[in-house]
Amino acid sequence: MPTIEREINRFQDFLARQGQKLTRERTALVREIFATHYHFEADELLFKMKQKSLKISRATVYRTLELLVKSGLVRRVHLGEDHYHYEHVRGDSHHDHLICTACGAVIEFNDPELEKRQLEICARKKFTPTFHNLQILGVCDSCHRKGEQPASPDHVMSIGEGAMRLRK
Amino acid sequence: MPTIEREINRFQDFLARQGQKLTRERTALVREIFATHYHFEADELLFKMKQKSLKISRATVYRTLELLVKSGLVRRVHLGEDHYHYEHVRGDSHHDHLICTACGAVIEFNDPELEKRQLEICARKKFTPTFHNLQILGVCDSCHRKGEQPASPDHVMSIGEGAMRLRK
DNA sequence: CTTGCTACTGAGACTTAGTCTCAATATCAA
DNA sequence: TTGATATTGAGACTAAGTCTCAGTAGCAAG
Repeated sequence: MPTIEREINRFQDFLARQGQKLTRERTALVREIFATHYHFEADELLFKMKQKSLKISRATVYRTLELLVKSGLVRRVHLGEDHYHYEHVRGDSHHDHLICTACGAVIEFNDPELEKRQLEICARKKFTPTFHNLQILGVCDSCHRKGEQPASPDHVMSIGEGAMRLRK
Repeated sequence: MPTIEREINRFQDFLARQGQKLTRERTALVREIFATHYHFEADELLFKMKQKSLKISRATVYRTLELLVKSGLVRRVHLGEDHYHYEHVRGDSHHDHLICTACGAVIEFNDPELEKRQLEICARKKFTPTFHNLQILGVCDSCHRKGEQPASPDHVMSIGEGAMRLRK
């Protein structure tokens, strides 16, 4: 299914609407982002592009990610580490994250009941919500079986390694 | 009510338990943190100490904040900006945040129903939670009256200015 | 299918938030 | 009072991300 072409079209529409252009670099980035799944970091994306010998500068990667977030094609999330992660959005599958502080696993979940309760809270506080971000940190099932301890608060400070990193 | 002394004692107990010492600098920081309310940034704290001509280095501020988080006296939170904020913990008043993307206001709320639902979700996923972090971004009542628009996704990228900042 | 206005790109300097190092100093148990 | 050891400050360093500007590329109009 050539859905990626559709995402590229959507992006082009978004860009055209504000007099912006769809470039070779932007197309390549959208292709990469929608071809692979799961959460990624900006530097990771930069690295992958480099591996494919598509030389795209750091500035362009960051600029394009910003545009993609604005267009709604990509979501920017906090995953317990001290920098952002990104994930592509297909359809309207909103979800939040359970994050294992032992192995770094990220489990997605969607719970309409929870969302509803959040709206009720907002209504009570006369607050007009547009977006939310929920991370639950803890220990996943398999780590729990291995006897990993429920983390103490300091685990919140820094969670295991992400994927490969790159700089220069 | 001289509660601050009690917090200092708690901190000292925590430190003593691992052979660490309560120093002049640490005491001064705890005093400052518990004397003022609301969320603050590390640099803001550094600045305030400098204003009071208590010269405490950046390194010590960060190191002490880390200890305070580990001890449970301080909580480290994300407030929609790209760096951390801290808030002191008194008793066990857990809460989450509504953040106005127009004026930067932060409204705290606590909803046992919501917490309960989160536990249910964790149980369903066989996940052992230890901590969570929920931010709801949107527009507060007074900004809404002033006709501020519900933010588009790009507002999520950067929210208005925090308090004063300082560097060197 | 050429042109030209304008947006886009890359290289690298810069910024911000935070961490690390190490010699000098302070804490606190004995 | 002492001394072993934890702590501090200054500033170098790092990570993640932003900015600048000259050269390049999209794309709408002709």
